[in-house]
Amino acid sequence: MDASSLKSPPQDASVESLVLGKTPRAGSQDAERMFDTLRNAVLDQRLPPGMQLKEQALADAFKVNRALVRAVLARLESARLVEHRPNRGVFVATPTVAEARDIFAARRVIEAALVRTLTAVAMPAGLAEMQALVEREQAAYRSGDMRAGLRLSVEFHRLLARLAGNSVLANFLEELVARTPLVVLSYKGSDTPSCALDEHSAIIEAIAVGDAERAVTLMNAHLNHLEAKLESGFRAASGEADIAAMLGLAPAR
Amino acid sequence: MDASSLKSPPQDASVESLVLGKTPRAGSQDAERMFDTLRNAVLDQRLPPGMQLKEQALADAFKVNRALVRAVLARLESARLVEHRPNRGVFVATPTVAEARDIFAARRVIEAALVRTLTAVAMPAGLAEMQALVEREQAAYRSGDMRAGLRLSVEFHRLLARLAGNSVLANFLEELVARTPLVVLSYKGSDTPSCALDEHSAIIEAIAVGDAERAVTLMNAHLNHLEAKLESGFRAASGEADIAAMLGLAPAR
DNA sequence: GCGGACAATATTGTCAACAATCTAGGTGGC
DNA sequence: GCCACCTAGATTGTTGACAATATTGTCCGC
Repeated sequence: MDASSLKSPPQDASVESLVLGKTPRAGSQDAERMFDTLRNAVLDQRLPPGMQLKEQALADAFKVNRALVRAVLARLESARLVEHRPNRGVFVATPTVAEARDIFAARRVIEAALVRTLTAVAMPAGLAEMQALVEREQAAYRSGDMRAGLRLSVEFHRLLARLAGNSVLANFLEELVARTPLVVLSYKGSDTPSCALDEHSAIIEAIAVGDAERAVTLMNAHLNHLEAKLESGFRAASGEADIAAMLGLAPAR
Repeated sequence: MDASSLKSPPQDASVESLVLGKTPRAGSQDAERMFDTLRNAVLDQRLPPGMQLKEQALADAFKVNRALVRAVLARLESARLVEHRPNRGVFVATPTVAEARDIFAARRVIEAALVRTLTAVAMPAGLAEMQALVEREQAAYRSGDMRAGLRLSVEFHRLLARLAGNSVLANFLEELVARTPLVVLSYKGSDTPSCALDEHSAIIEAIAVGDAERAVTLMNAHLNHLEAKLESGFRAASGEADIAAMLGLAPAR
């Protein structure tokens, strides 16, 4: 160890964990890993809304005990990514139409504020980072990798939140961005990608030029675009359960 | 800490629980009761920032087992009302100066949006409800009951969020409002009440008249007012530990 | 055949004992 | 006298067994 710092903090002991397989009392890291994995699975739309997440199955999959699983599921529940029904279990959240509309309204409010802030404090380094991200996103879509494209598209909004420098709003947007794929999957009308790519670069450009109002307008239009794609799905779900459509039959109305 | 503030309505099944000792599988309600009690304790500033919340003590106070306590503490942690340090325990959150500023900035963004929405959809019944609340608040302050006044003052902002009809933004504001007392207690400069009462009624009036921009301006001024009171505390904490000020000596700078 | 009661299974919820870790107080060496 | 070390108590973290509940499949009466 480092002899220069005698009272060095305990650090991590991660080397041990790699050698011995498992360091005692490593639940904290396991929980983090598990939470991120489940969260990303929701973001990637690999977990369909309504699917049940059984404790024992997760415990086996992640090689942890049920207590830790329950703790992680509790976190996911307060992030509203899953719903917990007493004595029934936890299920991937299925946002209602009202919730879906509220999520988009909240995103418009928060992202507009973030864009405004970012225009004011814009640092060249941050803008370059966003530009690079958008280019990777466009490349992914062009090469047909829809999953990577969607992931980078989501990353665009998360990066926007981080660069604006307000950790509270960033956390809120993080939650909203994570819930959006659930909404899309619940009420998807068409199969077009979630975010139109050129809109992202247009927003960056407006920020770079310092035109805050234009950037806000573009962002709102961007989110409206996405929500508009779901409107048909909203209407379909407003009627009784659309079992016919789910079975591939002709729409009831 | 006192668990005697359970005056929240015990609701159903309480008779059984009093007679038979405990109805089986009532943990869900217990958890809710416990969460609300702790949350209100933070709102009322009865739990000072930095105080440790020991699991066994809470389990004894609420007559539940430690597993349930841990679940509730996990929820409080994701609401950022407490901090969890591994192998150390959970402590009432002590917001940093940066977090405090971000909380106020976020409140300005969200409450401005809520005020705008509320002005558009304003229903007479809701306005009357707000008016009645403000009057109770003013009465409480006039009668010298600062605690009730603060509680009603907080309730004003929560009611505003509910009436605007966006549950997502309402939940966000709920979290921010709950964290604000922690900020105030951590950096309080003066002992004046958190909210100037006449400002509340002025905001309601602007909403009732339908003047959205004026209502937004008043709300922003209201929040700036509150934040300004803490600025001296922010500056004091920004330097190295303000031991001089804490001992009542002249400020070092 | 059909509907409702019943039993078998799976799943969640609860609990207490045990292990790991931190904190505080004392003890000995220098 | 002071600092490192070490032990003892308190606190958090983990585990497995058990209880309560929901779900599914089965059987019986009609």
